Amino acid sequence: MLKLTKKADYGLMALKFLAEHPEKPALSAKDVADAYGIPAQLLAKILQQLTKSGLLRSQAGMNGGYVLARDAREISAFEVILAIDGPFFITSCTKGKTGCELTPSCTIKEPLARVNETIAGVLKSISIQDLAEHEHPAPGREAQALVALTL
Amino acid sequence: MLKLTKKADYGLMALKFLAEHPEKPALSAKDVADAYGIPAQLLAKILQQLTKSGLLRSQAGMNGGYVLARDAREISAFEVILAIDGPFFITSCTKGKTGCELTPSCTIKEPLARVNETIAGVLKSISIQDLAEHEHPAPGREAQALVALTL
DNA sequence: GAAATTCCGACAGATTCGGTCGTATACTAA
DNA sequence: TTAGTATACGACCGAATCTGTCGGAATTTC
Repeated sequence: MLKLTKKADYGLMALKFLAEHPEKPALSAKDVADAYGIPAQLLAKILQQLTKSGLLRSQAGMNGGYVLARDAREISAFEVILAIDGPFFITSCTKGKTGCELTPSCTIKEPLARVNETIAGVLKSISIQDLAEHEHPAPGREAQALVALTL
Repeated sequence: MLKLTKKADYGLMALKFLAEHPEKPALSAKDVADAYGIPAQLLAKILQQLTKSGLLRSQAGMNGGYVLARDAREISAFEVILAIDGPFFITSCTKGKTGCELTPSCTIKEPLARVNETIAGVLKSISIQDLAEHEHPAPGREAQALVALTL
């Protein structure tokens, strides 16, 4: 399947939304949820995870909410996905360095691990800022990433 | 999560195994399943899917089994995964060209669609042959793919 | 103190995944 | 022509995961 969970999607959307509203001191989970039609309580939990992972700073109480912990340029999509969905591996059998548990089975693992790194590299090269900018038709200034995959 | 299903893993392993035994006229699902300790009936269904998708040719009856429909060099990991897991998209909201159903919500979709294409490109650049070769420590002759991602 | 808000765990419904079973069909060889 | 081997296919089930909800506790502001 190779797809993001909705949670990760929501998380990326939320961070993007925060990046687009730097003037606000903080936005509550409800603010963001309403803006996108996301279930508020679910988004709340997601934002809490992002906070625990250090991508957001939170403030309880009235007029509280969340702010990006760093500049939007310094937060990668990779970090967001990692914080929400946990470490991901393309193969179902990447148990540390010990290799696959199935006999010598998963000889496939090695080449695919490279693929995994490549994908991670791509995601690391995308910042929240990139997502936010793309809203406006975006002028010529575009990012370009070149990723090498060696088999 | 962004990971392959076990089925896709099994499928890749099986194709790799077939590629490694070109001398055999055909290998049965059981042969492959036994070689890797994969549930035979499950693998059988996977191989059937791959056959329907045109990646394998099957032969019923004694000494029957499966053979690669094309040269191992001409079958990409992408095709295998596609045949088994169906079309995959990194975002949960890629409904054809009409975009996301959630309001203007998924503005995130566009940049991630590029990521999706990049990943697809990487997977397309890997052939079953590449997987099979890597078994042997592999001499200097290695493939290298360069993938560009433009935001 | 009241309201807004983050924080946190538990839980339920839906979906997907991994795997099994049973049966029908096709081919080969004796 | 018959027995054995193999693919083909659909139904089903248990387990895991995902999505979302509920309830309550802690924190801050007014």
